[in-house]
Amino acid sequence: MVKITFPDGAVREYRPGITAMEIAEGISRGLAKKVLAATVNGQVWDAVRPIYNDSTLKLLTWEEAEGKSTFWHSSAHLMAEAVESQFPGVKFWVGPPVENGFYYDMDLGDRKLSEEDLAAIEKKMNELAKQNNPYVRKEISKAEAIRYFEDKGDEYKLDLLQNLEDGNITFYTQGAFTDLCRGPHIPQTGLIRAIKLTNIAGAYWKGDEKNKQLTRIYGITFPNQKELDEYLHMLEEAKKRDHRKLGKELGIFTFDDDIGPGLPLWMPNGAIIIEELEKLAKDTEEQAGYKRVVTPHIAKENLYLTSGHLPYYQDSMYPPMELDGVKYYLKAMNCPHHHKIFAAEPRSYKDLPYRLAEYGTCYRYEQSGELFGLMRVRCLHMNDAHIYCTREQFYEEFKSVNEMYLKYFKIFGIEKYVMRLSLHDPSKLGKKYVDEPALWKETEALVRDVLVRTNTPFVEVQDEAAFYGPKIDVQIWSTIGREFTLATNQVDFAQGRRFKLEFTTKENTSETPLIIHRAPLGTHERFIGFLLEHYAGNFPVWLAPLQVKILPISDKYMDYAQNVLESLKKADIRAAIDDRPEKIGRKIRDTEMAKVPYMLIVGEKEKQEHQLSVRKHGHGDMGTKAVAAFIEEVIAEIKNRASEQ
RNA sequence: GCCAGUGUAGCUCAGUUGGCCAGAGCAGCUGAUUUGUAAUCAGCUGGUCGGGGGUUCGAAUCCCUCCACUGGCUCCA
Repeated sequence: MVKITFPDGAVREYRPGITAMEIAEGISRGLAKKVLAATVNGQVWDAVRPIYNDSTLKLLTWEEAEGKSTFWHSSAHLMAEAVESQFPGVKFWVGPPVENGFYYDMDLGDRKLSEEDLAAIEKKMNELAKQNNPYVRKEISKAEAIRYFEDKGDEYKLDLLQNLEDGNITFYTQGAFTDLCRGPHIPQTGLIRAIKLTNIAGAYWKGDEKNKQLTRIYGITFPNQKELDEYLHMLEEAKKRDHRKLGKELGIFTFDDDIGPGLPLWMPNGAIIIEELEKLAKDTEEQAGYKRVVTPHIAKENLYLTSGHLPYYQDSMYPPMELDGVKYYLKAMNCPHHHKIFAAEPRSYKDLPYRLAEYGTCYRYEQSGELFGLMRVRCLHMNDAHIYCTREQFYEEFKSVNEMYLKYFKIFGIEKYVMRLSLHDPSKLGKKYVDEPALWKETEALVRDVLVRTNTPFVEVQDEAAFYGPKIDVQIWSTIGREFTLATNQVDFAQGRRFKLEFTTKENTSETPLIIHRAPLGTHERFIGFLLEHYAGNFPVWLAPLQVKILPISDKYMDYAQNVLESLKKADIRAAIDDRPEKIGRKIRDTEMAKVPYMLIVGEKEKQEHQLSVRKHGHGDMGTKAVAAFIEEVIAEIKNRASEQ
């Protein structure tokens, strides 16, 4: 007998060779219908694959993330079967599940896919699903596997096989389609009841743009139509809070063909938000001992040769303009300029940590296909600063930068983010990364140490560091699911030496400082793009371009409305009067849609009693208040930068 | 940059087997209405149908090309 341990700790005995599906059937018929796969000793396992050893078992259904990914992985195989039946001779690369669905990369030769092809494939998938074919697992020798794909003339699968160990190779077959695959898969195709192929894209083989571009089809599937409908509805809802849509509706920013791609024009409402963010940054940085500087938008080529940016970064910079035989570049980063300020005067250890801050304007020639609303642009304003410090000071400095992030995130109510410890890839030393193995090791340990000692949750990722050192990136997601680095905190052990930056130590020797590059509020462009989606356009009062709108019941109360407006303006509250000859219902509706935080309705009653009828955006009628009391409350809300709407 | 798609008024969208002066709603403007918690009524204005070239008696509609945008790939704050 084999002992099976369940997640709740219960242990039961079964005959050897029992399957997860049989165990589920023993528990309940309903459960068995829902089982997609299992984990056996922590390893994902087909529901119909026999178990011969004592094991811990967890049944996976649609409710579990691993259940979903198994379902989508099997869906990718189903799609491949449909594609192969439509386009014989197609060669497949890989077809994994992703966060929302799955894709399969394939080489279709010279054939191009159209939307109609997609519809036809989807139709075929539905037919094949109805056949309810089982996914059959087969262990196979490497030699046999190679022979199979040689016969098929499939160089892609042969490439995959190269890296696999003999004795560890499995094929899965459903219907007429057999694929090299480690599995697991759902029991049969009939479980896939709702199918939507979402788009066709090109994808470079092995993710390298030097390689051939394969055709990638994305899709998503569900165990029933209702869930698919819900998913599509959710996508529609997400589009409504897309910053590109909200930004236009709220008059935050715009683009113009004559200005250029990726070059946003900030409209008056957007400029107010920028002002508020800069006020926050300036207050915070002043208190934290930063000094503000201002630097030019261009610099000579030589600066970037010294910094070392040019070889790593040139493709992302606007091409230079040449004046009197000297090349000038638009700056893509502020650090070299700041280093020159550090170098302008002799520095003592007493000056350190020396912190220079600037909302620097940078220009980056991002590839045309990369531009994305405000989130990825070619002109950006960075909440930049550079901290020059000793090794002994590094821990405290880096830690206080991290604390600054968390303080900001609290103000904005940002909760869904991931701190990513971005490390170098040793195999790319001297190419993508400065060739200083020992310094990499040392600084990576320093950064990890800060995260560990401050109990900050984080993930470690290889090959994401800056060329000059490791960093912590704060990753967020746009409403349509794209991932971005919102903020970054970086160590730089390379540029100090390149610029020959030095300070005099207590012992009267010279030493090169460590440098921290940091941008807790990222760039105005990405940060405001993110905030638009984060708040769905409903900015807290302190950020709202228009904070209060006064709505007179009729023209008769314009005098009183003017009076109230004067009081609000004296209190530095951004306010305006809706002076259109419209009915009050109309004024309320329009102001609600403009997402103005407060509405003040004034008519006969309010005028007589020197009161206001207060309406809060999204909350409705809040009752009446004295003018002075309302002003006092709003000022407090603004001053606290209250995030709660 | 590469793959696929989209481009009609400020916004949302009609209009294609090529054929009456290219339409609607909202927004805007003008006038009337003076209004109590999410749309008052009427009239008017507004489009080189993304740009350029071609096919045709005739092009928003078909072809070529460029541009911009969208979804991916690669790259990044």
